[in-house]
This record gives sequence, C-alpha cells and structure tokens, in this order.
Amino acid sequence: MARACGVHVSTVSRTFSAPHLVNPETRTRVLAEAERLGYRPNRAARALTTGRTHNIGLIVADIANPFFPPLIKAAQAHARLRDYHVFVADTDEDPRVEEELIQTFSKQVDGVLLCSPRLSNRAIDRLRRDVPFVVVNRPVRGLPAVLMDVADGARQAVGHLTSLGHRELALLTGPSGSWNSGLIQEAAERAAAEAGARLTALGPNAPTEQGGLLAAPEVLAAGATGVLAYNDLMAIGLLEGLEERGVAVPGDVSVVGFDDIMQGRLARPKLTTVAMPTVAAGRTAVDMLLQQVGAEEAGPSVTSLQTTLVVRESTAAPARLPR
Amino acid sequence: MARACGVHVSTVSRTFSAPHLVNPETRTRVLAEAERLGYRPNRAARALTTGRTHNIGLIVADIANPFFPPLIKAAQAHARLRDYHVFVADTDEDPRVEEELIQTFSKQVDGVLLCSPRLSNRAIDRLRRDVPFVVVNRPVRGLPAVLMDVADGARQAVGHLTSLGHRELALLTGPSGSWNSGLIQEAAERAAAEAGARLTALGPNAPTEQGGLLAAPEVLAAGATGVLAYNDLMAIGLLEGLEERGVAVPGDVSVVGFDDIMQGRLARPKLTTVAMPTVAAGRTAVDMLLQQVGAEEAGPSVTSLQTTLVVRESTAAPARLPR
DNA sequence: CTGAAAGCGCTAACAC
DNA sequence: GTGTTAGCGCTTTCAG
Repeated sequence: MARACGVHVSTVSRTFSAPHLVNPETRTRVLAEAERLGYRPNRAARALTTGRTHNIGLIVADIANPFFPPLIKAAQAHARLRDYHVFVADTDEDPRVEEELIQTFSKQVDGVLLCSPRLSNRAIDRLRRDVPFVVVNRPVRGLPAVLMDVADGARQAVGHLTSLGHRELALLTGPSGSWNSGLIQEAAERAAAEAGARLTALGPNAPTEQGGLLAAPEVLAAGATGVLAYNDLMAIGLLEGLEERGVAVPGDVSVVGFDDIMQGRLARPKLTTVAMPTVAAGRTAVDMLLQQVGAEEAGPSVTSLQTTLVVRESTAAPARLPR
Repeated sequence: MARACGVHVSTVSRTFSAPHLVNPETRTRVLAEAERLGYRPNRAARALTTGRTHNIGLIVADIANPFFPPLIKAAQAHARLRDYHVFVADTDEDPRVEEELIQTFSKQVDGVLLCSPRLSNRAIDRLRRDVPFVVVNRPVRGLPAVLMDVADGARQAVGHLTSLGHRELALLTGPSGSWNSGLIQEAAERAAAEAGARLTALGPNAPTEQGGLLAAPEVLAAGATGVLAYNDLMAIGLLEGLEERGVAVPGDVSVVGFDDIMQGRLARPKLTTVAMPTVAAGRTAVDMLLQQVGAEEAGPSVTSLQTTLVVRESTAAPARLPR
C-alpha cells in the first residue's frame, strides 16, 4: 500500500492519523489509492503503538434480561459515533466469569463498562489496576459510576400506593448481592413510615418471573394490599401467581415493578412501574469512560439519573381499607 | 516479565502457546511468575504475528429485538469455551451501517456471524473478500449458513389451523427485505392449498408490535378466521389490535406467531407460535465459523435446524365454519 | 530445550 | 511536508 502510491509508510500513516500534517495533494492521492485497494488501517496494530485500542468492553450479568438490551444498544450506538467499538460479554450472573472476562478484556479494550456487577468491592478494587472502569447501577467507592435514582423511584411508587389509600405494603426484595435492592428497601421503608403505612420486606427473591411467582403466597400471608417488586420480571411473575390464586389485580392487590421493560406493557393488567433511564445510562457511561481514558473532556465522576413512575393498570385504590 | 524469571522472551512465549516444547521445570517457574505478576499474553499483539485475533464479530439488526439475545448469549458462551471473544454490534436495521460495521470489524476478528443480514447478496459477495462469514437465518449462495426451517414451521402452523377447521387464513408478511418472509409465504400457501383453505397474504408489515397493530383492520377485512404473523412481536400487536376492535381471540380469530419469544407467554391469550432453535443456531454458527477459519474440523457448510409449533391459547376451532 | 534475530502493521520522534 | 529509525508485545524460524 505504501509503495502503491509511491510514498513512505509514515506518510500513509499520517494521512489517517493526522491528515493536517500532510500535503493536500498527497493526501488525496493516498486516500484515493486506499479507497481503490479497500485499505483501512489495522486497529490492532495501531493499538500496539498508541496504547489505545478504540474498543470498550461492556459486561452485563445477562444479555437475555430485557433490562439490558436497550442499554447495550444505546452504549454501542453512542460509542460508534466516537469511533469506538464495543465488546459485549455476559457473565451468566457468575462473579468468577465476570472476573475472568475483565482480565481477558483488559488488554483489548481501553476501558470496561461494568453493568450491575456481582463482584465484591474488594475484587473490583483489585481489578481496577488492570483497566479503567465505569460502573453502572452500583456505587463503588473511588470509581466513576452512573446511577439511576431507584431510591426516588421507590419513594414515588410508595407515594402512589399510599395516596391511593394502601396502608399494608409489601416489598419483594432482589438477590442479596444487589446494591439497588438495599436502596429500594431503605427508601420504601422511610416513605411508608412517613405516610403512616406498614411495609413488610419479603425476600431475597430471584429477579425473574419465577421469583415473583414463588413469592405470591408470602405476599398474601403478609396481608398486603400494595406490593413493590424488585423488578418487572418479578412483578410479572407475581401477577401470574396472584391470578392462579384467584386474587384480582388491582382489585384486591396492587402491584408496582421496576425497570419498565416491554413485557410490562404486555402483561394483563398492564404493569405500573418505575421507568429506568437505560438509554441515557448507556450513553452517559460511554462518555464517562471516554473521559476517563482521556479521549474526551472530563465531566462529573458520578452521575445520577432520574427515574419516573409510569402508572398503568396494576394499581388502584384498595377494595376495602384495612381495619 | 521475561527477565523476571530469568529466561528469554521466546521461552515465555512458548510456555503459553506451545507448553510441550518447554522444560516442565522452566514452565512451572514461568507460570508461577506469571500468576504472581498477573501477566497474560497480549492478544492483540499476538494477533499481529499469528493472524488470528481470537475474536469473532456478531452482527444483528437489533439487539433489542427479543429474538436475538438468546442467540447472542449462546454464541458468546460457546465461543468463550473455545477461547474466542465476541464483538456484538447492532446495525439498527440499516444496511449501510451493516456494511461499515463489517469493514471495521474485518481486521479485528477472525470471522463474522451475520444474523438476518439486510445487505444485498451483491454487497455480501463483495465483503466476503475482507473477512470470513457465516450467515444466520438467510441462505447466501456459496456461503456457509445456519438456517432455521421456517418453511416447515409455516406448514405446521397452517396444518394446525386447518385441522382446527379454519378455511379462511391470512398471512401477515414481514419486511420486504426479509428472506424468511418469502419462505414462510410460499410454504404457507402450499400447505393451505393442500388443505383446501384460502390464504391471503397481507403486507409487507413492520416486524414489530406496531406492524401487527396496524394490520388488524386488514385481517378483519379479509375475513380470515386464522392468521399467521411473521413474528411474535407482530402477532402480539395484532392481538392488541383485535382486542381494541372487540374481536375475541381465539373465539373469533386464531393467531399464530413465529419465534417463541418470552413476550408470547405473557400476552393474553398466550400466543401459539413456531419456536425457533435460537440457542442451537448460535452455537452452530460459532462452530461453523471456527471450522471455516481453520480452528476446528470441517463440518457441513449449511445447517438447517428444526422448528416446532408450540400450541398455547391463541388458537382454537373457528366459532362458525365459513359458509 | 532455549536463545537470537527478524518481522507482524503501525505510530512517533527526529531529521532533512 | 516527507523520509528515517526505532519499537509496541508477541511468535517463529533458525542455531546452538
């Protein structure tokens, strides 16, 4: 390629990495030749000298969890505009796989987006020496993060339920490793107390339909008329469990989920839920990562994104107020 | 690292890429040192000399389409076991983005999995010079492919409907660029004819809920009592459209989809659908790609996977047989 | 079995 | 503005 247009390789190199340093004439000639030959600089080789791979890693617990695809998609599209590619990997909810993935990624990417990591703080602290991180959906001391304000979401959800007249609430908590579950619980308890309602925490539960399905008896046993589930999948499972037992939603019991996944709109009744700004989160995370690796100007090191309650059909006033 | 254990770099190299060529003692020493220092060979640099990146690209039209995540997940897990990483990219249904993605991937991966590509045969033929392909969900002359037998799926679906007593069928076709849509239509028409039923093809429609929703009036106008939709998303949209118009499913009209995505189980009534072997497809595609790039033994160059009808609640005998 | 040397495709610092 | 040189981290002959 270098000799095909009768110049030195470094001139070709400059044409692509610093076009302004090369004579416009030569430049167009090189570009034309590149076009003809279908030449494109080899990014891997480039990475060897520059130290920038122009790749970023994106690690999620489960691609098949409908919460993630919109986030992945947004991150990816956003990265592409900045000439970055995204490696997506799925840990299958296994912290060991997560660690292994981070290590194998470390030399191939400029940084890693860790979405809802299951790894311990200690492990993360150790691994951050290998590669820059941005954590999504969980605060880790000293690490840039993009958070979604689930605590406020929980407040909104509890507020909605109490203002409807519910006084006996239940919270279906998530997996014990989940940071958000704790935040939700704390905020929900406070909001319930302020409204003079009682809130029973039930869990931990698997963040799946199955998890919600299995929790149905406990919800009934707790005598709750309004329930908050850790995520939509769990809420949907609960809807099924309640239906099986002949409990009407929202007639007898109101249900609120988190995430606003598409499935919630499909469920009957349509699920009331706390919508998460996943698209914004994906974009912001990419921006923050690129800032950190010096490809962009620096911004805040922790971003918190708002959540919003979406009221649909699974919530209503309780049939009879608790005695 | 080389000098840390007092040997030459080439010995370190051999320890990782050809362990049997090195003295067991030295090997363990090197390995121990690597462990201590957290050293791992730089895959990008290795790729420079070997020509093998140990990465594969996976290109889909839309990550957020629930059909793909299980496939991606399976491909990824399968590749990982073979020491391969997967770059996932989303084209946003845009052929130009698809082409660009392939080109940027080409030097960074050993091969590309093209899932339901929107690119023209010509373009694919041109691009295959840049990088090995395996195409999923569409036959391309001269290229290895993994196909899912949608034609047979269509036959099963039509058979199910006709044996239930339906004689007036409608088919909601997919986007005009979709290969599968043509296959489905052909097979459905043949099967309908054989069973003495009439089948009206309606379309093209967007492969989304919206597409199905908009098609509801046409379905009714066609007087069909049994309808086949290009995919589950479209079928679900149709369910909604029908409900809005007070048409009972399956009382008045029966609906069958394709894909067996999770949403189908959530819809009310639960959707009867043709299940696609996405997990097997993801694995097979990875195997075929690795075979092609010489990392594994050669197998067949086109694999066809079976589909199976899953009967749920959206199909039943027609209320009254057509006159 | 191990060391030496060349080179993968590119960029960066320095001359000219 | 462009050529020269060195070197990124690794593998791979080829000697020894």
